[in-house]
Amino acid sequence: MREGPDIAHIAALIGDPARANMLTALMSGKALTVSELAEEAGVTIQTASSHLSKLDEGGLLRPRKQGRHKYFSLASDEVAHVLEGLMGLAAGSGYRRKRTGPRDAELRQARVCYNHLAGDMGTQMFDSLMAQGHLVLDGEELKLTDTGAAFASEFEIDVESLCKARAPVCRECLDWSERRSHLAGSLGRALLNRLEELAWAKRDQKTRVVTFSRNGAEEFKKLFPVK
Amino acid sequence: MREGPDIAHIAALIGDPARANMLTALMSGKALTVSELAEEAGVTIQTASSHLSKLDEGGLLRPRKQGRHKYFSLASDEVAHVLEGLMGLAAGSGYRRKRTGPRDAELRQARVCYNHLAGDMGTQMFDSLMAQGHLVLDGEELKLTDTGAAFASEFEIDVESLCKARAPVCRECLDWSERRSHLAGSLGRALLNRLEELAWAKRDQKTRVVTFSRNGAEEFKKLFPVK
DNA sequence: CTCATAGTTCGACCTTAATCGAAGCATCTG
DNA sequence: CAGATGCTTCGATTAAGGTCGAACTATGAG
Repeated sequence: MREGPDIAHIAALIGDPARANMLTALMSGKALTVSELAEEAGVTIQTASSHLSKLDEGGLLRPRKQGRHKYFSLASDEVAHVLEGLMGLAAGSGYRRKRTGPRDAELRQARVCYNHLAGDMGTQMFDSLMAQGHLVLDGEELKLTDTGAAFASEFEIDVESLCKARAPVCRECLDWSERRSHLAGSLGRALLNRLEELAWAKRDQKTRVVTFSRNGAEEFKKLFPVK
Repeated sequence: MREGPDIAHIAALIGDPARANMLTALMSGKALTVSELAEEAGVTIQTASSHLSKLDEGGLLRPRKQGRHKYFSLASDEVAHVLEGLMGLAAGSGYRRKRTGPRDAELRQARVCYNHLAGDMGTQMFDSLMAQGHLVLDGEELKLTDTGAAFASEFEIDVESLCKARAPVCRECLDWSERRSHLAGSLGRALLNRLEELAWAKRDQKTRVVTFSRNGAEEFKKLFPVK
């Protein structure tokens, strides 16, 4: 009726199965080509191309041309956040794309949410940071405390440059499997990167599953203890 | 493309313009009837009915029957949260709502609904009881907790005999003006009676208006604080 | 009781858009 | 340059589902 940039349009974009599959695939944080996304969605390249231009037009994607390839990634953390929220609703109402398999348990344990850690390990890390007073919730905003900044520096994260950048350092993201918050924002991303650098964890780009090495899991537990 | 919840189904539900308008209307927090939502979406009642049953099936709504009316509200905060996120993505969606309910300010403030307290004060009392954990929603049923029973006893209400009687102790009743729940059932009735006994409030039988004394309003505020 | 109102169900119509074959660009390789 | 690869555009087909009229059920009012 009364028009404007409506939520119906955006939701309809996400609401097509092929497009939803593409978006879900992009939740891994990796940029994917048209052909890869077509494969992921189970449609031909022509169809995928059409879908992707619509998603792009809707502002959900960020396209990058490189030679004869065209790479797509999610446009922003906000997009990932909304998708994660939708997953929560879908999980709650019991609609799944497929029966729960072994993958599902792995995904619940630890997975990539766009560019940061999610799943049980993700919420565990978040809770630990909160409990140790490294993060505080100031109204709606999540803030890094001084001790938190020191902690991150100790973990060899360049906190200063994160703070200088325009992107928010700390952001809450709702976990669809845990139904609780985990840490997003540039710090969340930096932490996951650091976990990989240290070879504590490894991410599978295709499935979004994050697997911890035995040593990595132990170190993680020490660094982010849960009461 | 194989794991995880089916976001496409949920997003498609939100993605229809008519349904999106209904959901947007429900973001006010008020419960609305089928006809009102039909009007809001600009479709006939038949169409609205069909849409609403789909939304309900998808777990996005919480329906409540009251007489020959059927009221719908959003199923949870999570649903509202996702809708808000979508609005953010849609960027700059301005919409307007129209008001419903009695015009009389006094009736809005506090009135009798059959035998219990309704209006702003009524929903306030209900919200407070819920927030303090005196009432819990168990599925469709509203239950009095142990602390709630103690609270009522403290307020000199004979909880035991209420429980022995056949009539339900706690019942949700949808508020006309607020379009949110307030407390009905024998406990709701007992609470209003007690308010009168203490001379905190007085009811005008003809107009159904309930007027609080200055002292009564203060005591009420203390007993049923709103965060 | 009858009448009115709120909502649901059914069936037919019809718009929308997803899909893919085929052809057309664009870019890289040899 | 030609040939291969990645992607886009066009057009026709087709399936999905939104829409409303009409008939039906349920509740309330007089």
